[in-house]
Amino acid sequence: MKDVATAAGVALKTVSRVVNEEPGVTPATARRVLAAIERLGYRRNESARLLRRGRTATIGLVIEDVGDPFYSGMGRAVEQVALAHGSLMFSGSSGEDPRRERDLLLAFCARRVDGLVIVPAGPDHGYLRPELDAGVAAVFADRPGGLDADTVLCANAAGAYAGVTHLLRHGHRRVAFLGDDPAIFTAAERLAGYRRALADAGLGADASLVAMGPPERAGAALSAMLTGGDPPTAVFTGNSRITVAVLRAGHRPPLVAFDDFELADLLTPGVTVVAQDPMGLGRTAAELLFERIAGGRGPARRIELPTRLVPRGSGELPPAPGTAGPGRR
Amino acid sequence: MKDVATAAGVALKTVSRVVNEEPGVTPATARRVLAAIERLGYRRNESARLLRRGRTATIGLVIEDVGDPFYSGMGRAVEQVALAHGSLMFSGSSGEDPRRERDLLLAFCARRVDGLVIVPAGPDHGYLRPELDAGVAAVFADRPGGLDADTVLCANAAGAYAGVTHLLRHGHRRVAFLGDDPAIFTAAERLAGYRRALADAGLGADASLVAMGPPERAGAALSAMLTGGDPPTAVFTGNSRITVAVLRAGHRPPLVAFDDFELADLLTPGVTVVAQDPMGLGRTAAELLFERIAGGRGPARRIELPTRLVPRGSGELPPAPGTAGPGRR
DNA sequence: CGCCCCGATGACAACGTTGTCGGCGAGGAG
DNA sequence: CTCCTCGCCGACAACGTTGTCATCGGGGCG
Repeated sequence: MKDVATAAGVALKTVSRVVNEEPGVTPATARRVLAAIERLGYRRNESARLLRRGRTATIGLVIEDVGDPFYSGMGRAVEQVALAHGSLMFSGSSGEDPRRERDLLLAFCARRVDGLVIVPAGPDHGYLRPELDAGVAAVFADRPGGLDADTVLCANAAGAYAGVTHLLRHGHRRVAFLGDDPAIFTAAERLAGYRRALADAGLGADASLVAMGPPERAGAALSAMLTGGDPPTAVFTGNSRITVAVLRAGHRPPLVAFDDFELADLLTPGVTVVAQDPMGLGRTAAELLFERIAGGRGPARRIELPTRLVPRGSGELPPAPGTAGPGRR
Repeated sequence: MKDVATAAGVALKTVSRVVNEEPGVTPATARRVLAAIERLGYRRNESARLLRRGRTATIGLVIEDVGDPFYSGMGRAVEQVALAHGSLMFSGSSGEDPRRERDLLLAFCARRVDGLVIVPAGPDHGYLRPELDAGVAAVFADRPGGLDADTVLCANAAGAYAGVTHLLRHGHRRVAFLGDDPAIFTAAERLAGYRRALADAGLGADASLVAMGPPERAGAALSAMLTGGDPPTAVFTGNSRITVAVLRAGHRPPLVAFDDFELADLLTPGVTVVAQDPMGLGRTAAELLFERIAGGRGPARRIELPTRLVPRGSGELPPAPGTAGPGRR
């Protein structure tokens, strides 16, 4: 900028005025400045500008895995909202590692982002307290975080309830639940929805029908259930990775899966799913964030986005004839 | 920082020294400063620091669609390399819109990123010339860009050649090619590989077996081919979106697909694919980038990553009996 | 003809850091 | 006792912008 000023024979401030299209510059002067800018290939240093102005027009996004379709869809929605607000977006993956999440978030804050959209990996975000006090906005998405901040969730329990009820309506009485580690918020919520659905249908809880743990063990867990005494006639899977693990293990039971996935409709039978809305999640989270950045006050909000049951065949199968008598014995 | 200095009763510079762990500070003084930092919740302003130092420790990534599994996998790899180099990553989607790509890239440059990883949407990147001259590094990934910069590609032609040859080895003589708009670099390259495979097998080119265009029309295009006279006995699809479109349209022909996709192994029959390596693409691109950022000179490099043929059933099917006689008539 | 006002421009400080250099006090050597 | 050295620390400028205020010149008006 200094060079441009020298080249155009004007003061620094005049160049600044031209660049910012501020009034009070003679067209002739402006032309001279613009010519110099063009000639020198000058581009304003946005970092310096933002340092001076205090707003960085930047937000940070931390998700579990940038490569996961669910989260990357969410990221895209956040990006769109950010762009609409003239902001750029840092993004990073926590990989479910709370320490890495912390490092990323603090790195973003050190860059003085205006706000954060966080899919929490760890339960504790106390380290963000000073940042929030310093004016950084934050929104948790998909799972609640360890702070009293705006939160956007999917209707995990209600969705699981609907999915399990769907199976019960098709005559099943013994429905297995294959879920992820119950330490994960969404896994626990979905399990709760499953249990409530059974209870509301007057069915008791049978611990032998529930297997919680890492997806790679889900196939074996289901195999064990099916070869045991009094096996399930239908299965509810708690997330896509588990669904896929079950399918890969060769199982094709009557099935409702939580979370939609590409090509679910092309399998035989098509997989009935409880679809979440990743784009909606991202959009809503980002909109809440920018409300806060714009100065919105008030208590933290908690929004649950509805799920949608998508019947595709696998969830409409009746109990296999010959299996399971009149229910539990 | 000023406040910390006042609180600790030392000069600004001393705080700076403590924060940066520079030598020459008495342990006692350092303790006092650290206490003040803790008490005030001070965090260094990285933007100001980087403004002063000249390096931003930030790179920018522009891909076609953050939500696409192929690109988001790539993004993850880029992110990992960036993190390993202590850099953060801006990311954005061009959505195949050259103008938006330009806006994003220039916005990143205005933030003075150290380098850019670009999946080019448009053919012309002349507008980046001043930025590159100013020292911003750039690497093109997946497609060549309109500048003489490092480029990392998949072996598009060779991969298509291998895939088509695979079909020919299984007895097919009439192989259809369903590809995307040939204005897209990868689509054109894959078409060339297809043609070369046919030529090397002594088969003439039959224009009626080639359909190039948007994925949503691929299903209809194949239907037309199959109901026409002298239909193909096998199909090669030029990318995943086209593959999926074909499958959704209900077709299950002998098939080899360019680009792997989740669950390809679970369909019946499993879909034989020419797998690319998105993580490798991202990793390689990012590594080249950081070499340049570290000061690497020399002419622009162009790297092609090999593809891998993954047989899963659909590509090993023989021509349907009754179809197609001894070849073209 | 003189005054005032206004529009164009410029000088300077400030944003929050870091690099450079100089000062100051203590301790060792002569 | 004096001088030099060295370790600790602080003052100041600079990075590239923008906000504030001053300056300067010309034109309208009394």
